Amino acid sequence: MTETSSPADADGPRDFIRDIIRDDLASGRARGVVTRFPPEPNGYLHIGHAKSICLNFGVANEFGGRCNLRFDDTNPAKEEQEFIDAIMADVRWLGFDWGGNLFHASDYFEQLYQWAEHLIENGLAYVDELTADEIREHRGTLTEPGKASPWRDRPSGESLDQFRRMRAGEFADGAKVLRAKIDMAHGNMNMRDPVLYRIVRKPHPRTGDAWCIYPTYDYAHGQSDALEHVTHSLCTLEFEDHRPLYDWLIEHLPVPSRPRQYEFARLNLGYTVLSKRRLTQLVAEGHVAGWDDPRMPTLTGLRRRGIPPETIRDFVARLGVTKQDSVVEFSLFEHCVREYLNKAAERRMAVLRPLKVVIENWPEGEVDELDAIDNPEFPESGSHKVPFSREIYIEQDDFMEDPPKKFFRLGPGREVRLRYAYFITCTEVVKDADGTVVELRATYDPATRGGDAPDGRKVKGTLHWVSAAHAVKAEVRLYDHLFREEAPGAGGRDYLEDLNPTSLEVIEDAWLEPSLAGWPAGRTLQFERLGYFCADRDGTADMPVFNRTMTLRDTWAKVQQSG
RNA sequence: UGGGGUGUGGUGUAAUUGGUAACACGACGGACUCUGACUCCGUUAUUCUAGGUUCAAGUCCUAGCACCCCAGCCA
Repeated sequence: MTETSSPADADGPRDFIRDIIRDDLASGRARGVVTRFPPEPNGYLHIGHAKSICLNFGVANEFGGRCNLRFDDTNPAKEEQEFIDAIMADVRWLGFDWGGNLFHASDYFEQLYQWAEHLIENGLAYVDELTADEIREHRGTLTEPGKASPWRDRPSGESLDQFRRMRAGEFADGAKVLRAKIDMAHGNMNMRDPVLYRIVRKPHPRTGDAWCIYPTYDYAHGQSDALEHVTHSLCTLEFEDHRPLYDWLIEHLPVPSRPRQYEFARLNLGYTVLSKRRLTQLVAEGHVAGWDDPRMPTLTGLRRRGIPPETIRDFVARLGVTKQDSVVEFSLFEHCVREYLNKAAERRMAVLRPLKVVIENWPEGEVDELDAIDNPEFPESGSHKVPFSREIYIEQDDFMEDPPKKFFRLGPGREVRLRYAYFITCTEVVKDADGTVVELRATYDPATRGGDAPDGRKVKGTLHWVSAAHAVKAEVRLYDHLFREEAPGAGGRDYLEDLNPTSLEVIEDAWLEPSLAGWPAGRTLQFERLGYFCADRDGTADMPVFNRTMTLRDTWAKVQQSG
């Protein structure tokens, strides 16, 4: 955790959570701030989790407290070491450090067990021998009260004995559970004698086969918070009606501290899904290449896509923290990415759909080395050389044989600038038998070297290009939204029906300017006029692979669409 | 009359706690431009509804309405 200046006020973020903390500190209800980020290791972290991570770690930093990373590993049926490792890597990548404060709910299994016995001894919990179905039937409905289990009032000594035998492994999975004894007629379903322990014979990633009974989330979470002296336990809205149970347990157990739970709205993002169930399904059924598929909203996917962690933090900061259900427009995320990358990303040139142009008045075999600025946002920061020769590639989109009035690019007889190079004029259009344009002939103006005409002549268009003889061939993967609907699955549809069939387009023969050979993975750059890209780990020395992180804003595309 | 939440522009948030709706994104229009990018300048709201209190209501009161969550031995 990084040391921060003064206890948050003034410039820091403001929201209802921070207001509460400020009040708690001022009133002395809390002497410091301890939060926790409590992932269940049954999947990968996604951008929704980033909101929680930034909130929990952010708040702790701002108020000079600490934030624990705690794995909520209470269900070995679903949890795996792979996820534990990935989650830690992702939190670090996002830019947060839990220092030595790494915990697991499983660290507390023994204490939790002892406290369960305490509840039994005090007549506040009992071992129920109803089946899962019977328990459901007894629970009642939203509008009707539940019925007591026949085991509800059995002597605590009997429950204690049963519970110990559950631990000892005498019963089959699901045969019995430990339930809190609260109120079967409660309006809040969570208070109708919730299950505290169940029998699950599955090896646990951390405790192995030491246990065959495992605490439920409801039982483990608050007590873990208390053991860690968490002051503010921040979670999402769906846990709001678990709070009475959270408080009930804290009240009836000899816990060392009294944490409080506060709920905020989870993040929903347009054109994507952020539920673990769905993300897991996308991976399991092969709709994407894996958890780190660049189309996934997972942190590992975003990283592979070339999204810098700074942009995720910035994005989350702009969201605010409230209790309102909302769906954030994807464009806000795009804006954050572009704003950051515009400043941070170096520029290079690459041609995705090549159209050859032969500069007829350029001497055969001659090469010019031109200076290209690394990043025009900071012209002083450096430049690199780009070779120019007689045959170059430009983008097919940058030529039209019969251009409309608003088209600024190349056309028969038109003059344009080749970025950082020369003005060229198209003199001839070469077509194949089908009439498709296969090559252009052009002349260049030697006086325009570097891209300016000494006579003050202006051109409306500037094109990116690459020298055919020097270009490096590459595969480029163009990613688009994974879903074509802003709200996948809206209106009762299966969300899978909204999968975007063109979310990935692979270009196998793109041409890159030579300085891109060996470009390191993990350093996002801009292909001029096309967008931001990053090298993918699938690339080889012979065939680099680049992922499109994000396009540039494209007002020309809009002009075209609107006719 | 099951319980718990939430309603401010297309979107996400703000409003010194009753003082005349602010910021950002988007959209639209324009300027600039060696990236149709960036940047810059405009335009974009009768605060869910209906009553009420008040000199003054997004903020207070009353009654409605809409939407979200909950009936896992998931978290």
